[in-house]
Amino acid sequence: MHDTLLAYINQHTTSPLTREEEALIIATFHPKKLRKKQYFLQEGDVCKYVGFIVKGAMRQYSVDDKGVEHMVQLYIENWWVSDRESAVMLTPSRYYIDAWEDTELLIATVADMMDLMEKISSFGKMTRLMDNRNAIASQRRLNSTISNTAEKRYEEFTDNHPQFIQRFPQHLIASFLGITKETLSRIRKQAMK
Amino acid sequence: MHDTLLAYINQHTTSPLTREEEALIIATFHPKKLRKKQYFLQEGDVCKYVGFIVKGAMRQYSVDDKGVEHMVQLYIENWWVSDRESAVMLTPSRYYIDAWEDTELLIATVADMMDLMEKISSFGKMTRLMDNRNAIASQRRLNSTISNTAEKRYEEFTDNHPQFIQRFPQHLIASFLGITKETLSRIRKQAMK
DNA sequence: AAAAAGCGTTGACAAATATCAACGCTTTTT
DNA sequence: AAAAAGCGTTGATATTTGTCAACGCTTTTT
Repeated sequence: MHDTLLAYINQHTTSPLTREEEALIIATFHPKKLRKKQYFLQEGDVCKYVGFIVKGAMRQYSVDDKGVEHMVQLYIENWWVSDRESAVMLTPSRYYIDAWEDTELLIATVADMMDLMEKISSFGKMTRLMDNRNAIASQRRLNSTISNTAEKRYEEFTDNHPQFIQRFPQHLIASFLGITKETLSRIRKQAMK
Repeated sequence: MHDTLLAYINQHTTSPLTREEEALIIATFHPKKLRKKQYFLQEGDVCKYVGFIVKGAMRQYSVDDKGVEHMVQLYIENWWVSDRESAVMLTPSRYYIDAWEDTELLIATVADMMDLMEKISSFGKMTRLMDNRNAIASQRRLNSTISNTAEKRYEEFTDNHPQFIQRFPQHLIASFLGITKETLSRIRKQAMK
């Protein structure tokens, strides 16, 4: 179970983990299973955990005053999941995070995670790499939403995240793109020709 | 000139900088003046510098195939400016960054900046804090763009960035929000009633 | 001092997208 | 086996936002 995580960390750093470091990581991350639809985090709660997805698919979304869900993020295997805003600021979250499929996670508390970053230099490097990727992805997505039409955004999405198309239904992807499921349906119909 | 930067760093960390650390920072950051409209970075160039704005205002934007500019970010005093994607990945930038007002910067190369993060723990802490804030702000902005109407987004913007309203003309703010200047003009007209 | 450029506004109209309701199909629950 | 829920699609229509052109005002450039 932890092998996936250790391999992931080694893949994303230059110097491999020592035995001791591996042991520390294994001791810190606990397996957790979530059934489909089960919450990892609910709006109003403070996010205390960070999860690494070993198997499954999850989503993060806000719910507006009309009860409509807006997908802020989608997650699959080898993604880190948590609400950074809540975890860092220790404030109640604006978001829900739940399992879209039955999911296997490795979770650690935010505090333990920070500990690891200090104690294990590879781990710190890896998280900085993830931070960078995350920042870059956010920037691109933002740029795309303010610059492009829905059609172009969907096109970019399928290019950048072909895996997601397989795993999530269209109405979630529409929400992720900031459009309705009907509009996405029509865009796809157009594109087929 | 460097005082502003040193004060800023001390404000954002717990343990104050030592004399030696201050000296190292001063030696690393070079003053740079940009006249209004002068580029800090152009599309296609690799971003080699990180800047700290001591005085002035800047903007980062992409230009689409029709020649329309889309404001990805606006910057004023005490903001860090750079294209992270280009700087980290060493790839040609998708963006332009230029001075909106005559601006005074303190700049360092990306490599020197990384050096400082390692050598000065307060500096590393400060950058991690900035990374966190940045990630949180991006998340919020993304959530706002996919969830809200233009009107609501403008409202949130004025709440979150009242300073920007004073410094940037409406058409830049409209672009930042992903709408046209005409639409923003009409939204404001409505809101006045 | 004159000319040009930048800015915000308005009107008329077009295009993009949302809303609402309904339907058929599949999967899940009972 | 039946009922319910989930999903994608379509049509009709409403709403939001964009486009284009014009105008007055201010600031900058010549």
